Amino acid sequence: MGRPPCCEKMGTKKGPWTPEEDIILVTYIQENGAGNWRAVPAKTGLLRCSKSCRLRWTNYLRPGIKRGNFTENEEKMIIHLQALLGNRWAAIASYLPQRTDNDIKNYWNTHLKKKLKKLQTGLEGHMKDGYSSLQPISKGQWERRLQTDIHMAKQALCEALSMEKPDHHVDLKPSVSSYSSTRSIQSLSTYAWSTDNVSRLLEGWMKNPPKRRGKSSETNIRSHNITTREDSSSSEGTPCVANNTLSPEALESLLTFDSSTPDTSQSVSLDKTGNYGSDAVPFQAERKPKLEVPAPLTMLEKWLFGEGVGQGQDELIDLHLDETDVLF
DNA sequence: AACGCCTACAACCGCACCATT
DNA sequence: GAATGGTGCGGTTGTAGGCGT
Repeated sequence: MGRPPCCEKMGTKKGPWTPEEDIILVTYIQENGAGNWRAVPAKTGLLRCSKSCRLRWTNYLRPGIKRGNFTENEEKMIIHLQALLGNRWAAIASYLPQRTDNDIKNYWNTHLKKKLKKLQTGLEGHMKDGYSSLQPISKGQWERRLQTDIHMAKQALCEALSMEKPDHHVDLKPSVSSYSSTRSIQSLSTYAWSTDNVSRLLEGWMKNPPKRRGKSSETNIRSHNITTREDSSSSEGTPCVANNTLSPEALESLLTFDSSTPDTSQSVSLDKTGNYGSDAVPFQAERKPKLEVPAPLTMLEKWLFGEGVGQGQDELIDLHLDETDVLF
């Protein structure tokens, strides 16, 4: 049941968007609202396919998006969320209001990957003095590492949210802490970009025609649509710990991870596809329904903030934090 | 100044899912 | 239930701009 590519029509323009095209698109959306993208090229006269229009809007033109200049907290969150969720950029983006998945993905690929690789190399070199880094990491070690990373993710999220909350009441609404209870309102508030925003945007263009890499703003629509796919085929798509340092042994360890670990009060299990079990991590059941209320987020929220971390982990956490601090 | 290489990121592509008919 | 349209998502590519020689 294949479907033809949306851009099969001859005459559709590709490549960078011009300011004029942007204005046309924004003006149209201002008048008609976002959605029904197929109608956009026809109604606006843009020589762009519907998909291109949608992407341009969601990744670039939407108001309220922060671009570039990732803060340390954001970096930490991305690193930890990536470790937890894999390359589910949309899911990660949902925890970073104002950031688009594309932005995060790019940042990961261009900055963080390298940074972590460097760190990893550095650590390996360091470890060679003592324990050999080539020595396979035992199952127990990985289990502890996973616990540690989970805790760190919680910490990073707490930090980030507590830092940003006071200043960004509106923008942060999609954040986990307030997500579930007020979702319907949030959904409207984020999607419903205001006339003011668009006017500002247009003003910006008039005064300052954006360069190709110009900064504009948009909000993170996808914060409200957590529809991650667990079938991401890339190797990096599997949840991994400590940034792609997952060895086959470690993977196996994760896959067989259960509550047998004596020092864990909460069981974290992974199914055979590398997904966390439903009792611990929320993204297991997310494939199916594209829920109005993104249960996974709420569950993750609970999980991140609520259920206690096993006792006796503090020393592990400290240990790991030291390790991670090299990064920042 | 000219050239080539590298980096960052906007945009594209293809696939998957969901809703509607 | 099948076909189709619309949209979301992640991976990849193209290219502008920066930098070194």
